[in-house]
Amino acid sequence: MTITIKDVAQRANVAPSTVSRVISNDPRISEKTKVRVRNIMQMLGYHPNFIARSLAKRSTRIIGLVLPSSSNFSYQNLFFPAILQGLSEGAQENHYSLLLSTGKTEDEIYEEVVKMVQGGMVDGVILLYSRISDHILNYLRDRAFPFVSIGKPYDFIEEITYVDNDNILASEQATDYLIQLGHEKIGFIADDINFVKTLDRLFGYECALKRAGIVLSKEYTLHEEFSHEGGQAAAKKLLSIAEPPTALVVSDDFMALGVVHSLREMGVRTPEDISIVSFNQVLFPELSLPALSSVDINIFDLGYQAAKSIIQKLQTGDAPAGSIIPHHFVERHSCKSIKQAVIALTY
Amino acid sequence: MTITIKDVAQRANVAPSTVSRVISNDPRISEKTKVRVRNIMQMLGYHPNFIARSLAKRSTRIIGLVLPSSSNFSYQNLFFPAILQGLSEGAQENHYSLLLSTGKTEDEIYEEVVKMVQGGMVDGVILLYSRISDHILNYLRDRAFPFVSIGKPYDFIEEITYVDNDNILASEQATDYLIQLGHEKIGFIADDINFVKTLDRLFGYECALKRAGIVLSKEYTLHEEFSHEGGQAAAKKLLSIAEPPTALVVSDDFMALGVVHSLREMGVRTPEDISIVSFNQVLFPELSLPALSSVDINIFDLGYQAAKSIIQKLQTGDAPAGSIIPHHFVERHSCKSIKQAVIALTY
DNA sequence: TTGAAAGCGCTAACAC
DNA sequence: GTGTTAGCGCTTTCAA
Repeated sequence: MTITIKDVAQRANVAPSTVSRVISNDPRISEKTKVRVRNIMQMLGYHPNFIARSLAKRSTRIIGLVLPSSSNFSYQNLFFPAILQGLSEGAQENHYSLLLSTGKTEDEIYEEVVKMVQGGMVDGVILLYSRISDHILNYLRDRAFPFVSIGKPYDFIEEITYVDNDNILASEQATDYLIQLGHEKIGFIADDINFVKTLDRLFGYECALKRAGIVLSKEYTLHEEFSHEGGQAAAKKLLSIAEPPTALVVSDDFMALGVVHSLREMGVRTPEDISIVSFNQVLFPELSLPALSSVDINIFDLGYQAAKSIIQKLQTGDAPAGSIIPHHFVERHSCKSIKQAVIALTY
Repeated sequence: MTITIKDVAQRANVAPSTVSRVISNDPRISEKTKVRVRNIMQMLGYHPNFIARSLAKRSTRIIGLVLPSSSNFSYQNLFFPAILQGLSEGAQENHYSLLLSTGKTEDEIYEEVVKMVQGGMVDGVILLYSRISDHILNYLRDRAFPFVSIGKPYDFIEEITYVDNDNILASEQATDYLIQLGHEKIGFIADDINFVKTLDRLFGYECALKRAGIVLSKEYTLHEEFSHEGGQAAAKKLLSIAEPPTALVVSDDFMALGVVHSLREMGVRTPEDISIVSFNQVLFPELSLPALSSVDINIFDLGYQAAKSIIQKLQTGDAPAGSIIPHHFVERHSCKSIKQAVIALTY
């Protein structure tokens, strides 16, 4: 029924192995037979069977993508399509395919990964997140299975290949920016503290404050869901504080918008009453009113580099070290100086 | 090295075929041996090899996802993550996996699909779009390869399984809504006319106008990219018309926002000067100012049902007919009546 | 209820 | 340069 390598071999009067060699363009085969065999493949409409090849080579050229459980990783966020585009492009350039994890809960996803890996479905795995003591990461590490983490790992940072921004620095810069504008009561809003990204940004925020001699206040640090709703919740909590902050560092644009909208309803204006800087830069500026000053973390590049790194690992066997994707601060209109004089900024 | 079915068989003093039957829970195997074999599998840490099984069964339990070339299918749109979530959930429930197409151009994607299909990598395919005389759809149809189209097909509608909204009706209702508000100069903005979805919405729009005795104007129909930028471009063109419309039907929320923002810059306010209804309802209402009145097309359900349909097809062999996912109009604040009296609406 | 053996379609020693 | 042959790990007749 389906045309196999044998059919081609027969018609070309060669051995199946010769056809196989033609497929992989083995230099030991003469040009003459290559041409002849290729013509016959064309004639017969032959297409190599991936599964058979994968079984024989013990390699599928498929990369498994592991998304965090959907409760954490909001599909309502543009981060996801952006990183996927980067991953796609990196994979496509090297003729790799992407297999998605589909599980909702952490347990479901873990089971899937085990199946993918032990079942030989994927040659490598990309984790689209990084969190403290992650079950799946540990599993992959224990088996020495090739994987790359998008986000700096919490443990074993020396031996795990990862792709990330310098979130500490980025957060420090964002906070410094607010400090330079004269703010001292600065809040920090992010999602789950178990994500390394969140920890790093919190640390950068704290460093900047300490350096400026500002005393940290526990009340000013909030953790909510990574979404518009999370931002709204945070805003409400903020206003219940005795001395609310005059500025905020928010870990995502969508969250920041939630904050802005919620505060607005309660009569607090941005940037007149409160200044906000955020992360990700996934929104076109017109989408938010005011346009958010935000750290562009180059999400596409994060995905692209992750694909490149895992492929390099698979092909050369060596483990590329951590890649740091540059970020840059984009100044728009969500912050206001509360100093008397206008100051020159270095960002 | 890796534990195979043979290792298990040996330890359990049974034939490999018996182990295979235990894996697939064949009723002919006695409970006693099943338990024994399962214990040994556990002990040895055995996991079935997917590739080998796929080769023997000529089925992978993988569904290929075909995205339209990225130029058309903006990754900058929340449509994508939403539909993927639906697809994931539908696939997961039946233990199917999803393989993504990664190509950028139509040719790249076509090549990928051929590889997936002829290479035996996927059991079925889901097209995440539907357009006129699509190369890939024709290929799949010619080979009688199982696939489902998200979006009503243009040709062979009787024989192709698809999942879609009733876009004609939805668009008709949206347009009627504007007509009832007293508008007569109503424009229509959508993306590529080669998408069936666009054609349907255009048709619904035209029907509503005709029924109301309003003469169609070519100038009022614009086709731009499916994104915020596309909306901005459309807005500019609209204002160059001698008699600009007082209301618009826009095929996507993000495009609609582009229109709103661009018009605002030019001094045209929504809804005071122009009324807008859009499609998709992917934005939380606060995100746009004003909140857009929009048709919620239940993107998640579209994906979920598509997964269910292709799986049904694969498992039972029969071809489920087209599934229509219900839509509903969500009234917010982007439209204004231009009649003297306020009228009662039926939506 | 179980086993033996022949494949699924391809690759990769090892020969010649 | 090319052919022979033995797998890759599993399923599935056919026999017993």
